[in-house]
Amino acid sequence: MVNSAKYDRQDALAKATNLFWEKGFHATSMRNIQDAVDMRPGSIYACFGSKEGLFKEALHHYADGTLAVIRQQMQSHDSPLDALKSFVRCLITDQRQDVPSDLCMLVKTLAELTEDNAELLTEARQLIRLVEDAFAELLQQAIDAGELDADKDARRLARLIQMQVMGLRSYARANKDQAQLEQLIDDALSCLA
Amino acid sequence: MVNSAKYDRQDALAKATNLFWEKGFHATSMRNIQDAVDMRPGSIYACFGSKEGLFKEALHHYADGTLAVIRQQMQSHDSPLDALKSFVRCLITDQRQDVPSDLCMLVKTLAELTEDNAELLTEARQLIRLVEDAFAELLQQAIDAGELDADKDARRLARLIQMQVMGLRSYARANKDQAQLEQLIDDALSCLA
DNA sequence: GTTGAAAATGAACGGTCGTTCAAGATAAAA
DNA sequence: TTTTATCTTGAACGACCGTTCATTTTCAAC
Repeated sequence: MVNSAKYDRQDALAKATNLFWEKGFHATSMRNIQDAVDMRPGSIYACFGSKEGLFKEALHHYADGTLAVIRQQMQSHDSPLDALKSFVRCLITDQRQDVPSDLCMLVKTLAELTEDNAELLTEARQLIRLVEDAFAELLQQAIDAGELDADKDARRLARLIQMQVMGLRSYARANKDQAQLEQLIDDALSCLA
Repeated sequence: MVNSAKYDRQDALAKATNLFWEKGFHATSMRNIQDAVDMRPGSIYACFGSKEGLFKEALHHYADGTLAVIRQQMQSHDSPLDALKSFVRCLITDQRQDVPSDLCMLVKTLAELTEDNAELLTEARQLIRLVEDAFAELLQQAIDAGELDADKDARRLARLIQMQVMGLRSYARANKDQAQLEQLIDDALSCLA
């Protein structure tokens, strides 16, 4: 090896992800990213190829983080159902001041982009599907453990939870009343027996 | 009056609204709008002031349309509950090919914009609140008519419905399976006794 | 100390952005 | 027919967009 990169690729990706997560794809300029990651255009393009390429990696980085949080909740709760509920609550209510946006970056992406960026749309859809899979796995564990009625359908319930999480986070962006949000979470989670 | 405008302001606003609804605020350029409404920049700026001003009017135009659909459902159903359910179903499943986007334009706006456009954000939040008010009114009618238990809270239920509608439409953008969507709507509406 | 391949730089490119405004077109009033 | 206030036009503005690439810097290998 003659020479190696001076920047930390993962660190740069993390910073770019937060910027995209906050401002969205179109409102984030490559110059914003240059400033945030302290790299010059040539290095960024050598490393990530294009704005779309960087955004695609950012989507994956974000999804990895989300799945990691789910796994972490699974480890710190004996009950799969408690893990799921804790995850949902932690998305909406917990210390959410240092987070770039109230919303899921994947849902933001689905909302913002059109078929003009078909590849990114497809990517976001696939990653959302992975999160739903994680929900389904957790719910199946709950059924197997007898925490949910055996006649419940884990996949169907996972879709319901996924939908409600999307709704809750969108709603939280419109209405900041914490008490009403807590109540809303309770109402939403009441579908879990 | 010495001279009067040659263009149809309402028609131009409707066309601009559809464009913004489809592509969002940032991805819609003033040149896109010039083409869509067949007006030159000078006329557009004389008429609407700025891109932000035009978008603000578009948000109102969109919300007016949504509220009109709700009223229309109220008139064509004797049961307030049926009217509400029909409205929700008509948002997600019905002949949605001529519509600019699966998503509510107000929710898209909340998702896309940041505090950089604080005024537009505030506007979208207020208009969403109006829709929630319409839901609450409908639900109160249902309670008064005995269609819902008298101990139900119309406002609380309205927040739940609003949240679920946001969730359903977001989910519909990620997963196009119609059968699963129908099932999801049933599950969501099951909170209405 | 010299070499040379890889990495980093940043000026610059063509294009598009939102917006302005002087000049031309229009039509009711005189 | 002339006047005149208003509406319409579209070239042009400065700023910023995503991206490129010739140049300079770096540093392991010899």
